[in-house]
Amino acid sequence: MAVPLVDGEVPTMTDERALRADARRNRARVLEVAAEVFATEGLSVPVHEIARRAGVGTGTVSRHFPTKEDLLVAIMSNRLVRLTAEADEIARREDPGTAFFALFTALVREGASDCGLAELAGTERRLDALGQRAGADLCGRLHELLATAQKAGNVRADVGYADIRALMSACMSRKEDPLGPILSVVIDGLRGGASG
Amino acid sequence: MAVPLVDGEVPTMTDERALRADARRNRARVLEVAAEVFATEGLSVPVHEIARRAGVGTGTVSRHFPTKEDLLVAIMSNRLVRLTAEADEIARREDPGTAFFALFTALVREGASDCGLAELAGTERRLDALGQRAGADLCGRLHELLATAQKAGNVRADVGYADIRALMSACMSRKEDPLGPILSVVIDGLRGGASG
DNA sequence: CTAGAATCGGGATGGGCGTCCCGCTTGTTT
DNA sequence: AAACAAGCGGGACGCCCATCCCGATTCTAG
Repeated sequence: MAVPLVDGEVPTMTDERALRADARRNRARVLEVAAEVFATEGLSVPVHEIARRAGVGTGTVSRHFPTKEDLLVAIMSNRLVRLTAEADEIARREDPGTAFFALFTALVREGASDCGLAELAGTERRLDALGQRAGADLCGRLHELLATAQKAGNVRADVGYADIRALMSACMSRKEDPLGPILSVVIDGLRGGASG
Repeated sequence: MAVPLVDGEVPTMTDERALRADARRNRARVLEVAAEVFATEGLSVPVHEIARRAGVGTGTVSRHFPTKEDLLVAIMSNRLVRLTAEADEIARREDPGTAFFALFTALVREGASDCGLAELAGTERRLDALGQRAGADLCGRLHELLATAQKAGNVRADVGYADIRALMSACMSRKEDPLGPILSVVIDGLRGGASG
């Protein structure tokens, strides 16, 4: 078939086109199932199991996503891009003192509802190395907003980025029941005795 | 040999006696090396590797400690018993409002200097199921002191034990550099707007 | 010093997982 | 409808790890 490549058909996107109909369906189904499974049971679920639940063979999964890491990237990169955009909007809309807390809260809520994302957020290097761009960008936004909020005196000056990561991860791990208390504890603590 | 069992020789202790001299030496060396390795590199280090570093065969390790879990128990149970005693002393010495924070801080410092202990503290069920007694006892003390401190109004009433566990684990994960800031953030946050 | 039992070493075993491969099936094009 | 390439399934392979086992070695009692 060889794909004519006429006109504006640029193959930069991860080949959504030029796939047979059933292949595209399977790919989508795998993505859907994997997202669900990673979200509810974490990243340690075997690829085998994802294939089984998607009703396809393991070969089908590993052809579309040669590596488990590739599958993970495919699932997470969209979300990370979206979160980065959200971070930018927050930075624009909120005032410097509260933008950091708004992003922090948004990220925690996102992670609390997704086991896999929480694991990613907790492992440091993995998130950074993941979508090359997406993960690093989001981390960069958080880092910047932290610095800004600290300059504005709304976050204790002595906490570091690594402290933030650790606290964020802790909040994300409280999936069940009320997320409120721990979030509130951490945010209050981060404010310190600063002006309210 | 059959061990005469004369007099007051009660075999309740994990057979320290009745072991050949070299066996006792090896056992001690394995314990020592494993404690060091688990502390610096975490619990995922292969038993194989521990044997290698201790200069013994894997068989020697698995004879003294049939299971990796057994090895872990042997290392941790002493420490957990000690920490439980420390918890009791803290409860006796400090006033109800501050005892909880004293124990919390002590546990965090212990975990921050020991990768393996931090992992145990973070996994919930493992610590509880570990020394049956030791782990549960320590957790119980923390739980009680939390309740007491909350009744005294020194800890926000809306935080739960699971929140405490998550925050403790987060503090423990900040091994490097300054433990101070994050501990202070969390403790301040837990106090909430309560009376100082 | 010697016999015999306790202990040792590390290879063998079994299970789990990610990835690759190949004979078969299915979609697509003409 | 037929032919052919794209895609599929799931078994095969390789790796890592914990645990078990047994012939070789070392301690110790006498």
